[in-house]
Amino acid sequence: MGEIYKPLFEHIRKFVSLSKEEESVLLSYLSHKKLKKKELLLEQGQICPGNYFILEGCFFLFMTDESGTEQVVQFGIENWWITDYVSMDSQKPSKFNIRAIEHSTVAVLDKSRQDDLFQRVPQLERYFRVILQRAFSATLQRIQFIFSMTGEERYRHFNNLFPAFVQRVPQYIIASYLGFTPEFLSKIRAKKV
Amino acid sequence: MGEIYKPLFEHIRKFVSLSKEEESVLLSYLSHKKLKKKELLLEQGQICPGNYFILEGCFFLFMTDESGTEQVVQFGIENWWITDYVSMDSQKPSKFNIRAIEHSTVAVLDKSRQDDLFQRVPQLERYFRVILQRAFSATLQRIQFIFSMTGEERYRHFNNLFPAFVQRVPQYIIASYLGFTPEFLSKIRAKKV
DNA sequence: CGCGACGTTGATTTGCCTCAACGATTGTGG
DNA sequence: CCACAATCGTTGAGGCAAATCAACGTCGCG
Repeated sequence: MGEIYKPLFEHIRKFVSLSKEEESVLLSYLSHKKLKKKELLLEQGQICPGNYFILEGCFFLFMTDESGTEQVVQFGIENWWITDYVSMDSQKPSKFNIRAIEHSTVAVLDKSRQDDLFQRVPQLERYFRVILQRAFSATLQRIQFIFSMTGEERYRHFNNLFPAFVQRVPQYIIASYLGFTPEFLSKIRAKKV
Repeated sequence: MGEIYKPLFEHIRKFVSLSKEEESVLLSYLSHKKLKKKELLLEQGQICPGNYFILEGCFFLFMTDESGTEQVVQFGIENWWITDYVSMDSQKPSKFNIRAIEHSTVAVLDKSRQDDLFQRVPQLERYFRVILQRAFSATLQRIQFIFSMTGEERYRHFNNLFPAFVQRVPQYIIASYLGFTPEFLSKIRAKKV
């Protein structure tokens, strides 16, 4: 029972420790969802219903602008949380989409029951605080890279940080995440050898 | 007593409610610091000692690269927290500087006593989780703007969001925050009328 | 097999940078 | 309180990184 959530419990254990009892409370708040390749976990216009923890597979969060181009804002792989917090907090329709890149599985923590859960297992409040603190500073670092490196430097750097991800994912997603065009990425790669 | 921290208590009240007792516990963990115009709140190489809440004035967080140019990564005005979480979490020397733009005052929450405080006033854990969640999503939005707008559009947008800030702050800081040169900002403004 | 999604390559264009010289404003010491 | 320096902003010429557009290769899948 609950075997499927094991990666999540292990992840939590890295930051806080829960008693057996607390773990089973948490378990009772979780559900999960399987997605096929290219399926949407969240669609623009929907209110983001909760927090997603990636148990298997990978995702990207993107926005579609007026001209129809997709701008990738974030991505996630196993053991990452991915959520549109703007929509979840405000309970307003999301401006983003979240799409599965591969066949994937997520654990779902429903927004509506989250506060309730945090009261019963206060350690989780801390867990999320720490996670968010890291996510926030990583995102600031990313901005710093965007402004201080050329496109090519960003690609090399990203490739060093997440070699596995670069293998798994179509190039146009990487290019958009790094803030340039697929054509440009192709030209960078051509130089490599 | 503690009058000076009033803006902080009011800010906290918007997110969680503390008892009189909890408020006075919090108070006993706070100190404050006054800075003159252009003085550094945090200097590159230092380990960031804690969380700063801006009671009065404004700041910017920046990095200096090899070539000596300053890249502004974040800014903050009254009622914002500003901290290098990377350094604070890891307890390693910071890569950033935080400088006062005007004469300013901050409340200081020491990292070393923070966990202790959170145990005595668990609501604060929640407060910071919520604050960080907002900061994180604001930063993601910022990335989305960086990639989907031209420099000029970003400036117009920023000017709408924070008109007061644009008035108060030297243009070269705005330019750097928005990711272009002061010269370019100057040319945008020349067109305006 | 053939179609659609993805990647490549080249020619042209453009947004913004760099560098340099010149105002304007602020602040500081004599 | 003025003079002069430092800081900040403006303007223009030339250059480059990356976008755009278009045409063509290639691979996986129905």
